[in-house]
Amino acid sequence: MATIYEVSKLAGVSLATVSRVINNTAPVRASTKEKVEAAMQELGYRPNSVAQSLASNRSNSIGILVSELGGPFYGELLSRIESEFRAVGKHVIVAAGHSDAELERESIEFLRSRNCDALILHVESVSDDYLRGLADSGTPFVVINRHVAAVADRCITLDNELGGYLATHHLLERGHRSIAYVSGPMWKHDASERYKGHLRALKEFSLAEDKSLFFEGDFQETGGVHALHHFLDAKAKFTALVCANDEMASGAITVAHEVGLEVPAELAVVGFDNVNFSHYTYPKLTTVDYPIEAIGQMAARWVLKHVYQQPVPDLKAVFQPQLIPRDSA
Amino acid sequence: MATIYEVSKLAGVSLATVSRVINNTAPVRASTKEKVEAAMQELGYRPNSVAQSLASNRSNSIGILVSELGGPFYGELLSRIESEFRAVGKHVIVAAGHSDAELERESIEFLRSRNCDALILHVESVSDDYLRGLADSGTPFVVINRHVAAVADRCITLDNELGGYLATHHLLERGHRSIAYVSGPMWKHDASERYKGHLRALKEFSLAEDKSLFFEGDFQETGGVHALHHFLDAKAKFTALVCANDEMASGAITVAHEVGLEVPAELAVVGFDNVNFSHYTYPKLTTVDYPIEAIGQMAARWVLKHVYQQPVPDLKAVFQPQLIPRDSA
DNA sequence: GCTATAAATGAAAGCGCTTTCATCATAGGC
DNA sequence: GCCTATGATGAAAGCGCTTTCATTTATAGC
Repeated sequence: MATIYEVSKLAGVSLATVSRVINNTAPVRASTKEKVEAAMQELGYRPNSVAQSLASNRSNSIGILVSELGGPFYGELLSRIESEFRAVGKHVIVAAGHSDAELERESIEFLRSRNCDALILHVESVSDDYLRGLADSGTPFVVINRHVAAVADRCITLDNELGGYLATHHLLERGHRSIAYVSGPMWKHDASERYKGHLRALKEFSLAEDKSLFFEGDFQETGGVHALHHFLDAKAKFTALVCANDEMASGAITVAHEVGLEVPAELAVVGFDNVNFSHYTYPKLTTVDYPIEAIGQMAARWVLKHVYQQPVPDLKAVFQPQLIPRDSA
Repeated sequence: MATIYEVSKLAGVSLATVSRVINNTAPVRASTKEKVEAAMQELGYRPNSVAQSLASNRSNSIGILVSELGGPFYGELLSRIESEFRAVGKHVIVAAGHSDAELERESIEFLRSRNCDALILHVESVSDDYLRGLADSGTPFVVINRHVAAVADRCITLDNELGGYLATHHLLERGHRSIAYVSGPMWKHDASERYKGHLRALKEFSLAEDKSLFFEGDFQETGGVHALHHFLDAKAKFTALVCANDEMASGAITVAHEVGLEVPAELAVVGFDNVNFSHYTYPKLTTVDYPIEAIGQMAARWVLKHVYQQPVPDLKAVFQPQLIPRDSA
């Protein structure tokens, strides 16, 4: 691989000048520029990004930490973030935190030791305090899908409460009055927020919380399976089921088929997230759209603006979910 | 951030010695080692990985290029590769090629300019020649899901032909004799291989290829939708449908529901890949398992062995698919 | 045509680390 | 006890680039 030195020699200019034409960081006479570019062309020169990083104290890499690299949700997030950064020549280093505090912390350290210019974090387990400390340490980062008061200016979230409200409200509007709820782990912020929204909708229709119609699942398909079995075993009376994400909704629908409950005639089901397989279920899943790509894009733009000082259009911190009516409710 | 220099000063040793204890690259007296470690501890020292890379000509980063970062298939692949590398302190830079030759080439260049120590490529569009050239250029890389004769030693593939055979064979065994086939784009290696397997199975049952029962889809859900509509419109006679991937199978099942065709009683459907949503369909999809995680792991190990000289257990180049019988066929 | 100013360019000092080479200490072999 | 082989350590030269600072060259104003 040719180095900048060889380019400068071939072009008959100094290193500094070559660097200037590469980075367009200071005016260079047109004729000089051409000479340099010709030399680069001839040598097939490509700047060594590691050396650039060391000298400039900028790695042009952004670390992104999600719970799981697999799964529909994070895939779309990653996809969007990567393309945003790729377009400006920056690259993305990925890591998985697996919803575990220790692993999340370790992953963040890992990414930091990689000299990432910024981090985009989808963390569920580390404490608010930890994040505050991280902010104090000077590492630029933005948090997705979680509101942390101490670092509110770097949080990009969905109004989960509203989403929960929308899901239940949709059912109430269609006449359902006994609505079971399958939550995610309540220690997760989004799970508890969604449930709050559910309660608010009930209240609006003068319905009280019914603990026997609540089940705390795990945000996985099996959560939905267990939940429906649980409700059925307990002989609970309900005509509709709100699931705090699509995976669980899908599990519930599977069980409904197995026990011969017709969806939506005998049991209406609504999910949450609108992941890409949500219309593969039968019947197609009515769900609440989580604008994950828009959020990913916004996170990327936050970084572009605050770390790379690029001008970006309107930054937005809180996104509104939207109900997607399909066939299951 | 403390530098190695400060550590060396605090510990009262030279830079070289500190480097040795960090990298465990030469014997250091136990007492010296302790002093250095104490100093690192005290300063909260973390090596600057960029500087390490520049000096050692090793970035400890592996570039991975897939068609799409979203989607179930690649997510699992990424997930496995990341965890394999993470365990040994290496990191993964991701890029998407979108099945476009130009973009794939550009992504590879992008990754190369990032000084990746190795690349893991899932490329569909660049030519065999290009890959041969890449090999000649000295960049270590391994190719997933594609056999390229010129660089056969760096290809990790699935026996797609066998997979296609298995899918159709399953149907034939269950008595089906009119089997429609929805292929992926035939220019993609895996698509054409799968179809070959289909033909081999037919032949084994003395059945000839029937062009009217062939449809070339796009590996997307809509491909399955269009395919089934196409066959139905053409009044083709068939009792079973093989789809070259699960997305298309899912689309076909959706259409079957819409037109009142009962699956599998009136139309048996088998997919391919066994992506994680394949059991969310109704009825649950019978499909051919693509051991994507195992392949990802193998790719990672190939790199560990050939690039980082780490001892790894048995490397395997060709994986065998397996039929997963569920409810749709 | 000559100075004042701005535009281009070059020299050289790092960025934080690894690694060779040389040096010095230690320990065994006889 | 002396010599050699080996174990520990340090000095210093890079790795390929960016960036300040100084210098040179071009531009304009009069």
